Amino acid sequence: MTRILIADDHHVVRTGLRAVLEAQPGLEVVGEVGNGEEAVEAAVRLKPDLVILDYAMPVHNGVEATREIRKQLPRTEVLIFTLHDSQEVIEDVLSVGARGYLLKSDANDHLIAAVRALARHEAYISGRVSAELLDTLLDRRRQGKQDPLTPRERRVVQLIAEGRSNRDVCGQLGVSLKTVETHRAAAMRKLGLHNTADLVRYAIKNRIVEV
Amino acid sequence: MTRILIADDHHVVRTGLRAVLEAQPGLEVVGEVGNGEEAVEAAVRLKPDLVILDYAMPVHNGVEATREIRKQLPRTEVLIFTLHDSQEVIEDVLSVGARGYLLKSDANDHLIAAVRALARHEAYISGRVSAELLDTLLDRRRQGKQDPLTPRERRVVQLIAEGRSNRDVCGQLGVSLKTVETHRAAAMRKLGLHNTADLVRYAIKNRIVEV
DNA sequence: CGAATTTTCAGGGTTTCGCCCGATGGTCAG
DNA sequence: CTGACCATCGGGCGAAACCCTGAAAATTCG
Repeated sequence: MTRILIADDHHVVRTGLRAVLEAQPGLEVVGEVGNGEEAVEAAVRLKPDLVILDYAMPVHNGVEATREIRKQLPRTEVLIFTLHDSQEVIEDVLSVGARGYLLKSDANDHLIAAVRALARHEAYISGRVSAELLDTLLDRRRQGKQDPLTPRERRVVQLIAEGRSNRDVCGQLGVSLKTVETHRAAAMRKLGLHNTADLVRYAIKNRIVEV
Repeated sequence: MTRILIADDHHVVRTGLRAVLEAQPGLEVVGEVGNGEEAVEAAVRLKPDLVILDYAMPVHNGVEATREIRKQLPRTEVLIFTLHDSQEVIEDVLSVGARGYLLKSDANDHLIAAVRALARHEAYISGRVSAELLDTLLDRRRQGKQDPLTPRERRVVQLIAEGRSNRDVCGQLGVSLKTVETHRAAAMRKLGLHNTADLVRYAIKNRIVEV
């Protein structure tokens, strides 16, 4: 029996996932949550075999939740469930320990296959990137050359681009105002940007936030 | 018995909607389609009482599908089901004949209420806009229809979103700094925005600037 | 382990933003 | 003519953004 935790901020999506999964023998949905923070908490408590995580969630996003879950529960697999087909997103989530990546538009055909693969601890990638390229991607990421922002900087940029002030962000992330300023300044220096407007355009261009 | 047609490009969402709706007495899902063109075709064929349309669909989007369905089937109500809470989207879809607007994040609490209201041919709006403002919105659209910014304000917003500071803009336009600040403030007040990041996202969303 | 990177935080400064208040002309419709 | 918008400008003020320097934990990785 494969025990599954579902994390998605839209109730209707959770209902749909649950309906599809529970129609399958050997699969059991043990919990449903609506954001990344709850996902981590529920995962630790329920110790599921598999967590299905929406990439774009409030409070904690999919990447942060993945990192935390994989850290605390190495035997629990993570399947990222997302709207957008982006190579950067794939590299992002794979690098923090997810082994599954499923587009919402592919859910119909590939959800069960993805879940079965993850249950066997095999990678499953839908979208533009095939599983064959997985190692290449990860190799390239290890060597360097990827996007210049550290995860923390990227997270700060995301929140800024969503319209939060530095003060909001420091509350959200639980760090001091000075730390947020440092990350923001580091990101802008690396990217050669000098104001909020440029930073927001960068974030949109690189799909760190939606428009 | 209220007969319902579901149109959403994500199978999992359709499944979730169907599960929620069919748990209710008096509601029947008579069809599921995955894009706007199929929605029009299926609506004409099935003549449902209500069509639930995803706003963002391939082939035909929600607005086009709504226009066509309302034209061919005046007694069929349309409920727009969308991810984003945007006043412009609301005005858009209401102006082509939809009488329901439901955020996906509100689906859990309000889906049934929305469907029941539409079945009685009453408007139902979730999100930032209350039903009380509905007439005002539609009135304003009938009269003027265009975006709320004056040409000068729009020009200032464009330059800001391109990354210029107020000081840069005043040099560019040959007016005083105070004038630029006034236009910027007026634009933000009209749009209900409170910082640069929100202004830039607005400008991109409304194609005032490119990303 | 040890080096490199990341993350955290601070002081102290200038500039810009965001938001009040007010005002003067110009244009255009009723 | 008389409001209505619109574009132009100003004073003032607190908050936020921006920029520099420095530095100590924590993490990662060879």
